[in-house]
Amino acid sequence: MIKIFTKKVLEVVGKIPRGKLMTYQEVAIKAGSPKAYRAVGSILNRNYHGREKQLPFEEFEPVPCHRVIRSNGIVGGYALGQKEKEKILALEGHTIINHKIRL
DNA sequence: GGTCTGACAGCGT
DNA sequence: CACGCTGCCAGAC
Repeated sequence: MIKIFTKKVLEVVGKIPRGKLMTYQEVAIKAGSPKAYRAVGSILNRNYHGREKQLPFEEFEPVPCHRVIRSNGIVGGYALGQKEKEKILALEGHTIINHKIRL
């Protein structure tokens, strides 16, 4: 049973255009619960666990979780590893310094 | 069905 | 300025 919040989260994250980033908090806000940023991470994490791993993000990425970062600019975590996340973000055209996104 | 955990954020010390 | 504690929501065990 998928809750509306979960659906919203996936939808919002899925709508993040390439090259753009969004914080967990922003996603939570757009999903309807500003304080549920914690649940957002949980949802994305579990969501990824259920699918095939190590897939090329360009081919497969129904929900681009890698475009969701922390509110303080730090990349944050990733189901496939922080390193992988940074790599992908770099491919999206972002500059990462010490696990942080350069604004 | 109750309890614990987590890819976080904010405030206090 | 750096570290630690608490709050909050949805999922997994």
